[in-house]
Amino acid sequence: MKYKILENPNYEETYDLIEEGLKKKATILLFACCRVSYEGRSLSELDYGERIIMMKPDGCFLIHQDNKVDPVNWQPPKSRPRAYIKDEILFLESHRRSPPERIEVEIKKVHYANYNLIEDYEELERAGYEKDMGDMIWDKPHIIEEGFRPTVREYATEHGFIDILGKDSKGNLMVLELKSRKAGITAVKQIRRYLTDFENKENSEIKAKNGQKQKIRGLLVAPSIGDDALELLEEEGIEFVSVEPPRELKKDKRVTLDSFG
Amino acid sequence: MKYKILENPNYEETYDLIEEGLKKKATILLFACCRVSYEGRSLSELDYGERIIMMKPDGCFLIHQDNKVDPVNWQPPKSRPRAYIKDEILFLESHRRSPPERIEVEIKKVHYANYNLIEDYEELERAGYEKDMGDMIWDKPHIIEEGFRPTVREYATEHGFIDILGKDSKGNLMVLELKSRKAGITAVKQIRRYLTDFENKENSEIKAKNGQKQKIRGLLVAPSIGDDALELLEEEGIEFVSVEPPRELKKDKRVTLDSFG
DNA sequence: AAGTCCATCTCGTAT
DNA sequence: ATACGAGGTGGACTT
Repeated sequence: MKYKILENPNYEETYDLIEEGLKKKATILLFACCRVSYEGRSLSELDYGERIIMMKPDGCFLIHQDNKVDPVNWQPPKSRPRAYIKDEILFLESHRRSPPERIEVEIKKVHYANYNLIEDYEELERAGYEKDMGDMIWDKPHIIEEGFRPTVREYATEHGFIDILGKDSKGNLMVLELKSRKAGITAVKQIRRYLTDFENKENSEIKAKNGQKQKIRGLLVAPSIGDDALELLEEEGIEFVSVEPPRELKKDKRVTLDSFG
Repeated sequence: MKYKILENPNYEETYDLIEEGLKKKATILLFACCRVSYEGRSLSELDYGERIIMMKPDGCFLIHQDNKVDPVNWQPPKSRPRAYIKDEILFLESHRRSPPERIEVEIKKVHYANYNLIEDYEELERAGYEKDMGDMIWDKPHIIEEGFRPTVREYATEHGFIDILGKDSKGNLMVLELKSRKAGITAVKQIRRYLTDFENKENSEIKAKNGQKQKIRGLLVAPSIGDDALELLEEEGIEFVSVEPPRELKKDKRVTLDSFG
């Protein structure tokens, strides 16, 4: 059977449904009055109230109240779920090691319970990431400025990776730090560290070669920048270029309706 | 009616259920084959597959796949939900302004739909709160320093409540501000305000009594303190005492099962 | 397994 | 409203 639904089941019926659902690696949903204890990275108690309990086949365990996006209590994937009856009361448990964490749910009244073998073979396709910005700038460097030539991506320095390294039309070195969202003060500091790393390197290597000091330009590339960050950036002589992350999906994927008859 | 459940409803029945659920400010659950588009802070597409859709009365909109703790698509509280039918196809929508964001769900097949008026008046009780710290210090004042004697909790001043008021072994007044997490600059300013309030009071009342100026010590009690806060604290002549919040729950709270008959 | 960094982070709190 | 920081952050990716 692909699914099962029970309305107002007693604790034994609910127990059987959960056991069956777990065995079949189904996704289990309960709407029940329950009490929740959590102990692990933190410690919490939640007294009796009606909540939605979700147990996914990957081991996730979620308890949702009637507000908020986040569950009030949860366990991550690969946790071990279990149901048991003690003194005619149904308990749910989800446990994991490393770090040791345990949720215990005391079920008082189940309004409905169901499990479903979910058929879902699709993954979310997203746009607007930092990587997408990098791809876009790599492909169309004129977005930054006319004559910009990117040379290296993810260039390693002592303090981390420079997103894009390149040269401007005059041959000056350009250090680009990309942010897919509004840039903060930390982004400016990050560039400052990169520039310092580079100046040190330059002093020991590049300068030795051609005997003259090469200009290095630091660029913060983001859709926008915070006021405080802008202030620091100007102090530091770093430039800001406003670039919107690419807001388009790359693939033209099509799935026919027929595949879900 | 407090709840409603439909198995294998058609798109019109589902539409009616959702409309009714939204009107009643209920929590709506669907298990359905659907396609999801999101546009807002980012951009995403999710092709046909079976998912669990949750609409909460606070405006949250969640779409869960059969793995992960986080929903694959969602909208935050205060978003505006809507259901509509177009060309005999049911669509769900959740929209918000600022930032502009929209989810659109095309429903292909509903396996079951239900709404529930959830009764849940409990909030999660976590360990490590300020109150727990206060209890602990009240019970074991030597945690602060040898000879400390707490006298009042939640002492009202013009600018708010002083967490703990007491005296040291020499009879000096002590003003304690508790933070269960890393203390910031605001905590220092807060103590500064309390001290000012107290000095004013003292000048008008206490000093008149015994005719001599009494020393007042301000103490910030927290597991740790930020660098900027530390700097200000030293300037202000306020002291810092490192205290970890108690990581244990007090079990004095009991709710009888009868309250959810 | 442990560390690092991004996120439609969410969520609380203070301004 | 916006800004800032914490989180049982989660989740992807690297070492």
